[in-house]
Amino acid sequence: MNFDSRKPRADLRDHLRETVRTSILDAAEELIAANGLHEVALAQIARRAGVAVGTLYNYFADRDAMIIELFERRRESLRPLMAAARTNGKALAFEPRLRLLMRDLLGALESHRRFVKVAVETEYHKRSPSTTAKDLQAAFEEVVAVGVDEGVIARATAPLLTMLLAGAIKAVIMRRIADGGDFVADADPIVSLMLDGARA
Amino acid sequence: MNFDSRKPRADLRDHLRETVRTSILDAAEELIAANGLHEVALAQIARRAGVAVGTLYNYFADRDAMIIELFERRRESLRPLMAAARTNGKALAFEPRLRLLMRDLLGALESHRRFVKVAVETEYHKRSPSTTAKDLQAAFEEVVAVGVDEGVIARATAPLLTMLLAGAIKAVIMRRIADGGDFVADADPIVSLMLDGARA
Amino acid sequence: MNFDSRKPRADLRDHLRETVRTSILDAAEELIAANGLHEVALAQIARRAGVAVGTLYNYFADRDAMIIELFERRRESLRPLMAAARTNGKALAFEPRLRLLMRDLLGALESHRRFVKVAVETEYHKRSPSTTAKDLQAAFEEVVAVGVDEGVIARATAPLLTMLLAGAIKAVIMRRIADGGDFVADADPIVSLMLDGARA
Amino acid sequence: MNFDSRKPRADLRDHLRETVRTSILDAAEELIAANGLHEVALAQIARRAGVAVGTLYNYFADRDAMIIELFERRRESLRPLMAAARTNGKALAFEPRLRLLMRDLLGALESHRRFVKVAVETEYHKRSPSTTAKDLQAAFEEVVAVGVDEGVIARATAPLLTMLLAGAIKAVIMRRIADGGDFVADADPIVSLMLDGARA
DNA sequence: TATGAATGAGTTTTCATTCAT
DNA sequence: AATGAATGAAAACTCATTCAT
Repeated sequence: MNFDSRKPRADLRDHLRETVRTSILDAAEELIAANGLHEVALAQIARRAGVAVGTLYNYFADRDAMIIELFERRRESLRPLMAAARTNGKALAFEPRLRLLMRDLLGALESHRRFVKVAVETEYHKRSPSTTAKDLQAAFEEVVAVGVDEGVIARATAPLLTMLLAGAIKAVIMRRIADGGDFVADADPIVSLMLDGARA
Repeated sequence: MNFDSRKPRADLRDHLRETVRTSILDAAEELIAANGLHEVALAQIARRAGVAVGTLYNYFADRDAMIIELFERRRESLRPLMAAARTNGKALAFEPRLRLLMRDLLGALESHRRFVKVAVETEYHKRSPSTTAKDLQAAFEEVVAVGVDEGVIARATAPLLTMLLAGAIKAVIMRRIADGGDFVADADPIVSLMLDGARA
Repeated sequence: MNFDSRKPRADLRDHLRETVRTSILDAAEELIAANGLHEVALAQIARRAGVAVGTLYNYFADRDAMIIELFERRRESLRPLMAAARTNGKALAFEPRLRLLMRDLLGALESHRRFVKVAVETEYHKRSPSTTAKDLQAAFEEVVAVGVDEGVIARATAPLLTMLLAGAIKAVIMRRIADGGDFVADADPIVSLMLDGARA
Repeated sequence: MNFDSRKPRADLRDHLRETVRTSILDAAEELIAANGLHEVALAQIARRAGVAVGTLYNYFADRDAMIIELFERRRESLRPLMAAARTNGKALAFEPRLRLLMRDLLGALESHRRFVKVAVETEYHKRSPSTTAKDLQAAFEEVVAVGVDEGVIARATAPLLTMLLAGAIKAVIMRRIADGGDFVADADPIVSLMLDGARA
């Protein structure tokens, strides 16, 4: 017989706490995506999350801490997807690997559309550069290095290519967030253009 | 005897007004570039501009109007440069024209570094998309269309190329603002890569 | 068979309740002594006492009631000591009685150092003057009256002497709480000075 | 002719600012004396001072800074009085000098009754010991040292006497603030008692 | 027109108290 | 009874905007 009723209760409580925490962060993300980081008051977030203002402070030290946690959570959630994207093509040759990477990265970002919007919008206000942006950069660097090793890409071209691939991702994101289109469709044509050029 | 000193004085006055107006907008731009649009209070701007807060309201209806005018002025100042960039190569064939355009655009943007930073950072907060971004887009569209006419660029590739060229510009800007490098050096290699691909 | 476990359990329960009550008040006293009456939140007290905030309300009607009970308990605990101090010397003549009283009072207060600190600090915030301060006053009044009866103290001097004796106690307390010294050592010299003056 | 209208205006403005600053601090002192440091909201202070809440922040960085300035101003205002008290009797022998000092100190404190109440009430919440209390201590130390030099006071008695004199001042203050009596009347009897003892 | 103090609405933050489990 | 999350009223604080001089 289990006389210790504290453990299960604690589990339940933690679960409920996590639920509320999540609702709050979701509410915040939604409102910030729609109105901008500075245009959203805590009262709005609380209302949308279905809690009282004071409750926010049971979960986060202050406004800043809440925003920071929102970003960290989303990054944590993106990170494995991006890591997978980098791992997926490990066995492939440069070109198919790059194609796969581009698709996977755009797919990963697509699954976090709302956050991606917020992240792009606020990227520059932050003291430190976005970790996600850095991860993108690193992913392309890695694969482009493979291209160099295979002799497909000239060593001198590598840095520029890396920058343009990352830039292309941002361009796609920005456009597709604006017009509502999906991200992945552009993956293959971009790689083709980057590798073979636009010349007919 | 000429007692009517109003005409010449009016000129002087207008000139002074314009000087003050300019200082205010410069102060605003500087502070916004350094701290972000929402982190700058009017009191700061006034102090930096060397005027009293109340004076700001003699020049602009409110905070918003001031920011909007800052953007419009910089765009107005950029516009002829961008227009020139579009005109410069009119007589050239597609490729040299594109190369020239890329160089000129990056050069134009380089001369407005501070504003460019602000514009990129705030691009998404604005209800309407940045006119400058649209202008970029249009400039590339025009030249790419020439490439299509010349048969150098496949019609189907044109929109993607346009997007990537504009994206490349932003990538360069972002990187060079971050690391302090100059914009124009990247112009030619980018065009080469876009036209002929990165394949060795 | 005795299934009626209520009677003994009730004792146990009462005992437990009292234990918790005591921990809470001790925690409150400690924190208030360290940080001041208004700087201590109920959450802190609960944590230090090892109970949940809600539990506080099972023991005290509200914050105020808790503080009041803390004061009352300490006073209750001090009262017999002070009463004893007043009784102890009953048989003695004025001077030895006053010396004994001073020693005993300082000894009693010394055994409640923490509370004494809190009491002195908050003496003025309270609507009603501290009972303990009144008790001190009364104790000295009584003995000084004996001095008057014995003709050792002029009737006209009595009130002033009473006030100064009580004031001396506070001065000692304040100083010794600040520097960590003990209270009682000062008892005799003070009485000597008060009776015979500081003149060499 | 004086064409520079800025200087006099600045003087006027400074004067007005000082007036408002003073009203705010007076309002704060009054309310704190009546209700206690923590029981007074900024809104109350603003209302009593006849300004808007926001105005408080044009004069003080935050609540704390306001309180601190209140204390500092009153101390600044007391300091010369206490300094004068210490200087006044410089030429006198020990006993008359001590009598004069006691009268002058009580007189000085009497002229700052409201602040004295607040200071005594909050003395212990403050990290650093009250400067005023230290000044009292120092004043008595100085004169008692004279007594020692003159051979009126035994060197060994000096520290105790100093402590008791300062304690006596506080006792008087506390009692007279409570009952509304004036401070100075007690000065002479206290010195007599301290020097010659209460023995009839 | 320039000034800068005053304003107060809007936000963030705190915390005693309540309440469902 | 114990728990600790939820509540919301009250307090502190910010800052664009107004306005008297």
